Amino acid sequence: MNEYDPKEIEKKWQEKWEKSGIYHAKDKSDKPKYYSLIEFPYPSGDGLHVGHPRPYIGLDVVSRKRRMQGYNVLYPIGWDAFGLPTENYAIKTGKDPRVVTKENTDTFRRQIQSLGISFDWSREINTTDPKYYKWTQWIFLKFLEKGLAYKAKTEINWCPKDKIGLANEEVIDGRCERCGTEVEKREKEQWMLAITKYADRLHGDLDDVDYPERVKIQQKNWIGRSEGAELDFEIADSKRQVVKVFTTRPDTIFGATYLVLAPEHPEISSFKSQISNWKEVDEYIEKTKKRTDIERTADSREKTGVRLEGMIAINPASKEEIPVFIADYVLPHYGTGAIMAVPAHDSRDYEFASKFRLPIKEVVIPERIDKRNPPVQGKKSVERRNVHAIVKNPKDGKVIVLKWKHHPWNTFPMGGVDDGEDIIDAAKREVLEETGYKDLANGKVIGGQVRAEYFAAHKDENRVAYTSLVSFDLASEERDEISAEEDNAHEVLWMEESELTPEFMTHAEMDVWIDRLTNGHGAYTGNGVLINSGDFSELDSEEASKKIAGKFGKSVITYKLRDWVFSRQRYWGEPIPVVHCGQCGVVPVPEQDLPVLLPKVENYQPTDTGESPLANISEWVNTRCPKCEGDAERETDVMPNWAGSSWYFLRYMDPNNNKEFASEKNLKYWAPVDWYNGGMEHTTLHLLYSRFWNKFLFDLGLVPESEPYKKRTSHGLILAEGGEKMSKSKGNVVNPDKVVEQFGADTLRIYEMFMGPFEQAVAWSEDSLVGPRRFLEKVWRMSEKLKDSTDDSLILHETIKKVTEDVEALGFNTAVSALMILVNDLDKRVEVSKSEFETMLLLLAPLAPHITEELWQSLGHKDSIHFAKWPEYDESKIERSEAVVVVQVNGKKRGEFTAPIDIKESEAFKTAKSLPDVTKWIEDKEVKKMIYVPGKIVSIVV
RNA sequence: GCCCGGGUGGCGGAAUUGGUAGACGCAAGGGACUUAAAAUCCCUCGAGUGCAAACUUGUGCCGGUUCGAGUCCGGCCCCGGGCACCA
Repeated sequence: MNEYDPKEIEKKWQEKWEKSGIYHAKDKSDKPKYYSLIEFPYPSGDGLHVGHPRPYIGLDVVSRKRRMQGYNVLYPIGWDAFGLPTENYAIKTGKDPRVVTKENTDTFRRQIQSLGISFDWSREINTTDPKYYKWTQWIFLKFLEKGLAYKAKTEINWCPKDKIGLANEEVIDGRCERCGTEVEKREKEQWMLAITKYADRLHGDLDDVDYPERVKIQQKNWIGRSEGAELDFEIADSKRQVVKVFTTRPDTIFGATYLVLAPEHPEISSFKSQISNWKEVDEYIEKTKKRTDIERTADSREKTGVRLEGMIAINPASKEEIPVFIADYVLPHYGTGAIMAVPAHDSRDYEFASKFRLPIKEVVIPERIDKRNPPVQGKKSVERRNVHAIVKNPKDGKVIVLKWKHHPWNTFPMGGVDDGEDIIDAAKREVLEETGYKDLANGKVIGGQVRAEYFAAHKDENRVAYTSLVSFDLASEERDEISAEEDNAHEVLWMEESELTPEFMTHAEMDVWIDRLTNGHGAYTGNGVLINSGDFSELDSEEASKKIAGKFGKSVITYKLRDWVFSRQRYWGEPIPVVHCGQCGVVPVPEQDLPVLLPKVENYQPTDTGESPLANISEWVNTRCPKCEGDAERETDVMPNWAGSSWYFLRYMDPNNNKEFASEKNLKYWAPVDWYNGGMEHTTLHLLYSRFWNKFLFDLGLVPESEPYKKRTSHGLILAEGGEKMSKSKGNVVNPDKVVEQFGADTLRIYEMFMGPFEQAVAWSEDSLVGPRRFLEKVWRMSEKLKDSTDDSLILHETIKKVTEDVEALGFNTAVSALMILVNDLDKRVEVSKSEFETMLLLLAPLAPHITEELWQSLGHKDSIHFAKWPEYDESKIERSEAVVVVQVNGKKRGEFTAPIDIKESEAFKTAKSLPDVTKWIEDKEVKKMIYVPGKIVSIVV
């Protein structure tokens, strides 16, 4: 036999497969369908690098396995070819983007085809093909028709370098995702898509799909659903005008000591007449408008704002008159653009209130029930204000603890606070009475109160205590005599602060104290029990929230998600198919006139006014209104590059249809995508957008499934050798052509699957490529020592099981490992049974399609291995009759023995104890306990 | 700051209803074959002690639960990703 020469066989099979079209999916079949999908690439001018094929190979393995398991598989590919890099290249070189795109896709196609991926090339699509974007435009018109596409003057993120409006998703750390330039704000008329109308379903339906948990979490965070309430605050002297605020914590309403409106709040001007410092207010509003988002968040620690003098709101719950502010920490787009500020229970409001010296009113406090001294039933219950004093000696950092003599308690100096008494004075008094120390300095209340229930044994009563913590520094060690009674009750200890744990200290509040002492004690933002809240006092947060929301407003749900800015002032995108008519306004281009073709231009440079280069082509812009036949102008904005990718998975189902975007029949057959693999970076962009488009089309009855993708997985990036991202600028890109040339496509495929867990980023390693190559050579050579036999072995069945299961769970690396183990085992034999060898080839076929096809057909098979039946394992052959049982003494391995799998426990113990290596550890000791885990371990405790 | 991942030999990584840590591969060292080299095959390969049998130690750090912890619990540290004044 010849040497293994991948160059010769790989090309040969690739051509044969494509010529016979064996990977072309059938639109009609008796077989069950399976639709596997990878994210179609953007064909950049740099060509493919070794990171691109990782997901293609992964799902190729799955797709090939499915075909062998009897499925009619659709595994398509195409090009997401609209977009900025090509356009920027066109600007620089003056080359037509159509030509550039053609060149790039040709390169990508050639490269991908050299890897033997079983894509159905007959369904190849390209988003820049008018036959494709005709339908992208058509879907846009549907959005328009249903009122979900609308034009709005909005503040947009503007990239001054690319001269383009950016969606929120394209702004990374306040910078343009593509070029890194700081993003500015600009007002512009933009086409918008009302994705927020679908926010609830995009959020809720995630429960029904098989996505990785982290993807679901990320999407949910992005959508940012939160349940809360809109509460009405009346404005004094304003003819019953109200300001609506949004809050997730209606339970804190009694603590709302002021209101804050976003500077952009539309109603501010309607109060202009009653605001006495309007000039100052207006200046602040203007200043905010000019600030970019980065500026607004960069100095986010320092709160700014202006009081609206003369404007007074009424807290509907407490009836108190409270001031109103504008401040840029309140965002216009979220909730109602106005908040009730509760400084005691919101850290931002707390900061603002501290700076502007506004009242801080505590209305929710944590609650603890003392587990060690729980309230005793039947005893009387006394409610009181308590104070705990933490007295520190600055000299050594030690703190006073009282050790009680007649109870098992360790407490701080503590006691009740009399009505009207200052907390700090009360604490001082208690410290003096209980310890005699009288020279206390820097008295400070640490945070708010805690409600604690406990049994006070020394007074034989249950107590509900509202406790505050006060800290002091000991100014001098001067000390008075203490009463005999106090002296008899407890001992005074000085202890290290680190010793004051919740376990040691008796106070049920101790964990709260520790948290406040270590993490600061600004606002208490947790839930708890209400105080100072009129009829709602004593209720817990949850119940109070419902009741308060009902009484002073209504429950509402809000989202962080915002509508999608759908206009780009660019050239290389789908023209938005509408015209502007002086008579009729915005008029959609009639369906029969689609597609609106992208005209050729002289100059691809966007105009300085920020309009699309299309605006300069008057013969294209000037047109007739489809409605009134009068003069009209074409829309010159184009769609963002996520438009084409929002529905491409549907087009694959019927790629050549020129009557519909896809026929109902084909959609019904193929939808949904069974398995969609893509990058984590598309979680909040493409994945969300395409779910949105699909749901929209579903609502129109145009697609049969409300969720486009049944199952989603994500691949990890392939990094350069040093662990850095591969990029042209760093010069560390590895081109797959070189690898295929040197090692062959099968080796590249095996290596990419073997190099690490599929979902994790892994660094490329040139050295490691030889491992997979040696493995394939071993397989190749093995075909020379076959014997005609149908023997099979335990390890073969184990491998079938392992590979079958691992591929489903993305465990490609362990599947390859299992095959290597099998091949090593077979290789050691003098002769290999032909049937075992063939089974091994079948298991390897999805991973290394060329070499397996070559060997398979050289064994006399006429049909392709890739449609041969996937092997099944025999459970009975995997069951081992014997097991190696490990013996542990006190948890350490001391020996092992082989025994029948069903050995009795008593037998196992006997054998274990008789092993010489075990005996010596137990002979002079008493065996306290023996544990037998069947077939695995005997554990002896001495 | 918050939300997700992750931390295991020289390297990539195996190992989860808690049960022999380091599978498989790379690199390294030794040997066989060869005039020689490549290729191939065999052996060694976490650290430490020991002639050996064997023993000690070891999965980011500290503590806990358990006969037994990479795996579970509590408290940290570090790295990667996402969000970020979202009320």
